[in-house]
Amino acid sequence: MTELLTPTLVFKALADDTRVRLMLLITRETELCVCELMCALEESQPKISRHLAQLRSAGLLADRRQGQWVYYRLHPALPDWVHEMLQSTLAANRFWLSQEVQRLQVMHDRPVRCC
Amino acid sequence: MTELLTPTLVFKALADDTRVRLMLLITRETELCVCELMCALEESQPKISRHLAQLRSAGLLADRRQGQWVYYRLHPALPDWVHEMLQSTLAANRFWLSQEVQRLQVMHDRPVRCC
DNA sequence: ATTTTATATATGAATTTTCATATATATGGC
DNA sequence: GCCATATATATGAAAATTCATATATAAAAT
Repeated sequence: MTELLTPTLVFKALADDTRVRLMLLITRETELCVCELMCALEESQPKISRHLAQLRSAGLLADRRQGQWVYYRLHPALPDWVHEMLQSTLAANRFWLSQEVQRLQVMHDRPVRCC
Repeated sequence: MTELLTPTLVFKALADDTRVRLMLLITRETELCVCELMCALEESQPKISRHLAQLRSAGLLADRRQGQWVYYRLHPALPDWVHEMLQSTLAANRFWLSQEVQRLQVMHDRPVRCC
């Protein structure tokens, strides 16, 4: 699943406002569930779910279910250059993502991770 | 023209096989004219020209005419994070771009830059 | 006139979004 | 335990939008 990750596929996966924001938020927060991402981005559940599915099937994200929640994180086998790209994009665009970060921070009843 | 360069716009600009290859080749070679890029990518003139126009109007490339040729280079005001992204993508994907580099190297009658 | 590059238009293809529904897990009452 | 219901997430199908390509033509330079 890993070295199907050509530059074109990676950039296509990130070529959408919703998907970049999802990726950068997850890069920042390590792991987030669907409902947290819905809240942070203020987007509908199917929309978030579809974009997450795209990122997962592109090999950029991995997911795990814990009880009723499904958590997404960067795929552990993500090539270094992609990981560095996300980190430096995030670092250079903190303000651009600040609304989403803010909404996440004030979100009520965030699910509690145990493992 | 510079800080219209949001992550989304940058990734959209790169979300096409032709456009990533153009950008990475130009990153590698500093400056190339349309006919060199046509030869390296083995694509039609209108196709190359259209994609270059897109990259230029997104603010990623700058052009200059010298005689009959138009040379494209990375836009001088390109943000650091974009420049670093291109460099590290290039470094990690040399093989992926090797055919284009090869075709450029064996190209006959490449235009001679004077300035 | 020839060479190089740009652009307009038409068309087909891919992508995104929405709505409705399905699945999976959890919870409360019996 | 079993059943009903609630919550979280995923997905099928249709509509809307965006994008890429080809052909033809124009413009600029020599």
